[in-house]
Amino acid sequence: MGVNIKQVANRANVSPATVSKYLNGIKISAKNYQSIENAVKELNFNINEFARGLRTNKSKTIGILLPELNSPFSMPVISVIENKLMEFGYSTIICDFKSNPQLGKQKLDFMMNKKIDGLIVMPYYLDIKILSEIKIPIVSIDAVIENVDCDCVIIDNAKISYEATNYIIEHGHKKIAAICGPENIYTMQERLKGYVNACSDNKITINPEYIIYGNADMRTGYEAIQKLLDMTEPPTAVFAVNDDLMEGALTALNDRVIKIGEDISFVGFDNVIIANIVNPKLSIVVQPLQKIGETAANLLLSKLREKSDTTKIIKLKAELLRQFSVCKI
Amino acid sequence: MGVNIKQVANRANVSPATVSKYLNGIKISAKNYQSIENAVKELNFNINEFARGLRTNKSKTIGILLPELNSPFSMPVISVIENKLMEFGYSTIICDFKSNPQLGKQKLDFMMNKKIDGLIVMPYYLDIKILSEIKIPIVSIDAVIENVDCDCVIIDNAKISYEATNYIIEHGHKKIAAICGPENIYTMQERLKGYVNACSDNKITINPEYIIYGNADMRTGYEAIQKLLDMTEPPTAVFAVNDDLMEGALTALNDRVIKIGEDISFVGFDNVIIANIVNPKLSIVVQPLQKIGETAANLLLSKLREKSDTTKIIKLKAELLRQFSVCKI
DNA sequence: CTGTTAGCGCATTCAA
DNA sequence: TTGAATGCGCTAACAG
Repeated sequence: MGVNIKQVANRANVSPATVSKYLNGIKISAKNYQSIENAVKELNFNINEFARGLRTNKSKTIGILLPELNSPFSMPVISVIENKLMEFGYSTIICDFKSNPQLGKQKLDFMMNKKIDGLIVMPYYLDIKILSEIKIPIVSIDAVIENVDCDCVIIDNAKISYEATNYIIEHGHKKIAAICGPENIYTMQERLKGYVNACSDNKITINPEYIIYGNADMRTGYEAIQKLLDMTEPPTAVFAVNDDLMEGALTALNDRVIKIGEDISFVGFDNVIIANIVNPKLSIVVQPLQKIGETAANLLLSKLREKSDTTKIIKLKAELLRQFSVCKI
Repeated sequence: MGVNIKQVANRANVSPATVSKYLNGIKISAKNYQSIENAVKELNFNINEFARGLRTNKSKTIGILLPELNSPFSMPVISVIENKLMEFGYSTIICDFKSNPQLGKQKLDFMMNKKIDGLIVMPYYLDIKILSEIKIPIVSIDAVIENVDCDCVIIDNAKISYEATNYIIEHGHKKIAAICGPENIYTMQERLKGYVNACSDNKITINPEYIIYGNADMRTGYEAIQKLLDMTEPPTAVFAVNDDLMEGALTALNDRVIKIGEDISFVGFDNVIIANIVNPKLSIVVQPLQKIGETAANLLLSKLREKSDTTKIIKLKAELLRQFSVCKI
């Protein structure tokens, strides 16, 4: 096979042990350092990760576990994480589990068997127990995990939803629907909380039928619009709290030829591209996706290097992009 | 550490070698098979991939190398590949190189150092030479690679573009623009070819200014529309030949308050969600993304298992979704 | 079909 | 600071 440590050692006139020290940043004499460095270059030596892993039981790979890879939220976040981690020599195994808890466990087992050194997880639809049994650093994205010792990167969901709802209310709306997705998911709960608080702070009584639960997918968004528009007293404004829900809702509105910004007001989430393609341009909540990925990667890297005992929860700010989909009433 | 092969062997009253055979699907007696199976379960044995890799120099991981992870084309394809490969015990390292050839080489080196057993690649913006030097099975997605021995999964770009262009022509258009992206990219060339052939078959002389080149990104799509609309004789129909170009073009049309299907006709590519959100719903070319991923995974798997010498190029059919963005003129 | 044996390349003792 | 020796867990070659 390739060049090994022994050949480097021979060439540099030192022992393999010294080369190993060189490779691991352990102090050696300047003279040896130089000759090893030369030998490594001349022989084009690359460390054998298998052998190293066998010895150290570390893989220099990170697992990324997601309910769904194919989502406008996941993509940019993962992309940033992957690039950041690679800078530090880590590779990533990315797994999605199709929002299926069983598959989730399976994929996690798979990763653990590959001896991942750390895990970045979006913990939805997942049996949290399996996370608490893991003995490697975990960083959670988009949600705080109760009873599991891990760092988290979240956005200020309640606050930004409050702001978005308030923005709708300022335009005179009182009948405001929220398309919420799953009832038991942290992010959704927080976003709902913001909506509810904004209403109550403005003395608006919420018609409970205006709050639509379901999966966090397009279909739920689509059906939500159907249901809402078929009510005897339909809402005048709709807040869709994630990208899939928004896309489903927009499709339904299009199918029923409802003019956004005239017939109905709309605030969505995440997908800036769509917000700018639709006429009129949509007001949406924009999450700092790059920053979420960056932060997650950094948290994990620092846990991997210095083993601090502190648990960090980092809350990033989202923004409300105010465009033209909310009209005065 | 964990349980090893020796402990399993002890428990099952056989030698480690026999356990190894069991693990590798080499024939052993039914009796031993049973007792090993039991021992494996009872001890909860998991194979140590490092040790195996050190011996075999195989990693059971596949590299996926892409110009850009964050794209509506890549994600569904990758998602399918990842799931399929995992079924067969392979994990995947996914790398994007931000359409930067140098970074591409770096990432490929990284993967090779991780001893990937096979590579799936979207070979754009990549120095093809580095692929020809690789000694593992390669499957190319979306493009045929000259001078490199690898299987390919492509769609019938020229044909579907011909069909799309023809569809526009049938509506009476003669001034048809094509927003094409990079001139030196296989897929784009094929799509352009389809457009050109459809025009010439219908005796339409193409104004060369109607063919817009650039990067395969939103910006190019955006600026293309600006340029086209500012011409003294602007086109009456536009064909945007990939998702990013389409998104950019749609944004520009929206910014300039051009009504699709009335002021201008439009055919796009790939993004069904957007096609159905926009009013009127767009006619677009739809690629079989799931199938592309599945095919790529299967091709690689079969190369990995039986080492056939045949090189396969599999051409899948795309579809033209006919909706309402092309009007009679 | 089964078992014995050797060694893949590295990190880590411990003695010098 | 350095080096000789050891073994991580597995597979492959070969002898039985």
